Amino acid sequence: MEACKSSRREREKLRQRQEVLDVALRLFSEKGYHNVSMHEIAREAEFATGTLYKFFRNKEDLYKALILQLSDRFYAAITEVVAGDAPEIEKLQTYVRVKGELFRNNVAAIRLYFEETRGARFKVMAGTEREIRKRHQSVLLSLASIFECGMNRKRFRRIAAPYHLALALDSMANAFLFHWIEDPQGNPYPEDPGTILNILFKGLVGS
Amino acid sequence: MEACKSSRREREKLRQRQEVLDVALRLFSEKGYHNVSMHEIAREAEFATGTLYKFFRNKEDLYKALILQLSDRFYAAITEVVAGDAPEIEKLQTYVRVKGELFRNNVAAIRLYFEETRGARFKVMAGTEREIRKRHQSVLLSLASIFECGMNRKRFRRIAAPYHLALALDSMANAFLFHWIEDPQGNPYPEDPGTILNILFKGLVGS
Amino acid sequence: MEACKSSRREREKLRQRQEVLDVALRLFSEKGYHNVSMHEIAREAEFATGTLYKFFRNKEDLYKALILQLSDRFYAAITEVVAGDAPEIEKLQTYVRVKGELFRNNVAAIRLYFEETRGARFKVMAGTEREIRKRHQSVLLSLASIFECGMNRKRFRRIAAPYHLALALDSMANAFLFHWIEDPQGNPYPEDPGTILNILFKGLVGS
Amino acid sequence: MEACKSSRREREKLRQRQEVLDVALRLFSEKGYHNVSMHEIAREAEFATGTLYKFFRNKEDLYKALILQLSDRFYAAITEVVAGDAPEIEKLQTYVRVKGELFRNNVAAIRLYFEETRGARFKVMAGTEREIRKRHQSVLLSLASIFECGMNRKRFRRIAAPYHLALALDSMANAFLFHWIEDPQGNPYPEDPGTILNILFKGLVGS
DNA sequence: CATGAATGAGTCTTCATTCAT
DNA sequence: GATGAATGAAGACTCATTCAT
Repeated sequence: MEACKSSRREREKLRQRQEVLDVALRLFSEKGYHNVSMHEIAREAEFATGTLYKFFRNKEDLYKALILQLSDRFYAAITEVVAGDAPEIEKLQTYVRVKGELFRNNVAAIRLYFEETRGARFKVMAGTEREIRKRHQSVLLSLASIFECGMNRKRFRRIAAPYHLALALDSMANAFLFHWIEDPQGNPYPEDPGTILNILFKGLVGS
Repeated sequence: MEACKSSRREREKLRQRQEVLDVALRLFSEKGYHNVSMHEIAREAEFATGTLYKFFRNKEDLYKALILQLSDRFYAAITEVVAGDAPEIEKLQTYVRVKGELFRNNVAAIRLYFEETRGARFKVMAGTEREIRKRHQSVLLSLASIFECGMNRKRFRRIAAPYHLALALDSMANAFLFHWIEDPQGNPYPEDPGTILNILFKGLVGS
Repeated sequence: MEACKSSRREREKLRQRQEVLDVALRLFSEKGYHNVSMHEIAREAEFATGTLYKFFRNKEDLYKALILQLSDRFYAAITEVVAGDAPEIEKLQTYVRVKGELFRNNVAAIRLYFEETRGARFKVMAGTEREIRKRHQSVLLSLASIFECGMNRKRFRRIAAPYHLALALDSMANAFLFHWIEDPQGNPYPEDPGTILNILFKGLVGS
Repeated sequence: MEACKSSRREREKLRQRQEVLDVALRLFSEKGYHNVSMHEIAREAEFATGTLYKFFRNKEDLYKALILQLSDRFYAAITEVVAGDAPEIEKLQTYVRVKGELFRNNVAAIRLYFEETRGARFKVMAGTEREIRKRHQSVLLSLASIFECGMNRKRFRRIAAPYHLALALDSMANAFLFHWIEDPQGNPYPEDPGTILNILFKGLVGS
């Protein structure tokens, strides 16, 4: 009974914590970390100011938690794709497609994520940044191993080191998808970013 | 005489203004816009607080001026390369090399520049952002025209639209150079980013 | 219960707001708007600086609220007198008496009020000044109508236009009362300002 | 020669000092003491900032000098009138007329003067205020002596103490003239303030 | 002697955080 | 446990005054 009740409490608390994170994501991505006050987050999430401090030690902590959660989601989705046992070429195509869906469905999150991922604005974020970089690195290594495999099986040309190809694919995917997010209409290319990326990659490693 | 004196004053003022910008670049890139106070900039630049306001109307103005100056420098260097009349393949190689030098010699600036280039955190930056994007776009178009030329002269394979290739090259260059900046030692690839990029691009458009 | 609690809170807040206004009145009338800092008001009122901003949007707002409250008090008292249905001569006498009491009991307020009433120092005060002038005008018109009445009933000589008499009475009352405030002891006339004003006015309009 | 040169210097300096005072009068009366900077005064008067401090020890000193000069001018003009040997009734009429001219020709000065005359906003002004009050008092006493004279010669009714009549006349003159200054067009009375004051005063002391 | 660039103390205002209810 | 009023430290910016040129 006690455990059950405690667990319900626990779950309830987590649900509320998540509500705060959702509101925080919206506000931070709209206005930036320093232009959003704890008061505003509390108001929008319909909690008292003090309650926020039950969920997070301070503003910075809330922010870190948010960024890490986003990172978790993105890399979970990506990792799943990469971990399957489909043919290499198919894995890469799925990777690009899934990443595209992530971008499309989480514009605010993506924007915030990249802002914070690019630069070392916060000394504060040091720990968090390291964590995120580790995940990014792990994705890159997974991609690299896919290239490695494909090369060993003579399906890809060994044009460059697998890790370099991974980095190239990842950066081009980000660039095309970002370009598309920023200005979906006004792009000089009407095709889907995924299609273009496929063409580019077939040109690069295809036989 | 008068003109000379006035000119010397003017030059002196510009020199001091530049000192402030240099200090600001260092501090902003270390700590981020909101974690640097005007007082701190003044102290580090060895001016009085009020003096900063002779050079810049306010903190935001100082920041914009800094970002625009960086943008100017980068795009001046890049544009020069692109505008020459060397063979296409050589132009692209020089583009990558010059960009690499820029990254190597302006680590702090690059870091700050990319931070601010990525996200629309500041409503404030609206005007500035537009300006920067315009320059970026103009570089992309220049690169695209190089690809176009090379294709017309049958030196490049017409694997994708020139603009897409431009975007691909630019993003890969950024990614490799950034990776190298973040952790010059610990990278899993020992080669120079420029070399890798060359290989990748030859694979992509080379015959 | 809820309503009661909320109402108590509300009342408590108003009480505190009034404490701030009281302190502000004292300080502003002693030193003038620009020589009193929010910090000082907060300290004297025994609040934290930030708390002041729960009551007033900014310093200017606090000041306007203060001036308007004074104006309200004064003109409420005056208007009440003027609105009664006593004989005209008696109304005027009461007007002078009540005004005298106001001056005696609110020296600081009166001083501040007249300072700000006289000159258009603040662009800021534009809206407030208009409001105050409207009230003053309404008092003058009430006084004028009293004169008008008295003239129609042949109780007053029609020596000048009613409005002019109103202005004359008002200005003389202010002058005598101010003189008395500034230096209650050292005046060359020992009589009560009210008495003198009565004599003067009887001389002016009395038959 | 030396003396002459020194005297020319002296005169030149006084002329420049006066230019500063003229500019200061305009600016202070437009914006108020605290909303005008020494820099602004210097710029408008076409002097260097530092030069102002050759003429006045500090901003407050400049302000005091300005107010005292205005006071001098006003009371010189007024005193002259009062000192003549015209018949009493005529003196009073001239007093009102001259005062009216002063108001009409020095609107900015009058506005500033009354603002600063009314209240003890500045501890600073303490000394100056005393000085001004002394002059005002002397004018009132002169007026009082005119009434005294007129009464002794049976030309005025002894309706009240001469000093009280002086205060009454002065305050009414200020009120009417001020009213006229504030809104020359929109007044409910079209007559000249002087005319009205004459009527009122004849009613008051005339036989 | 005039200049005006430089100074830095002082002001208003915001907001993360706490704690009495 | 939740609340939100109160706190006060910190930051952007101004401006009277000085002093090297």
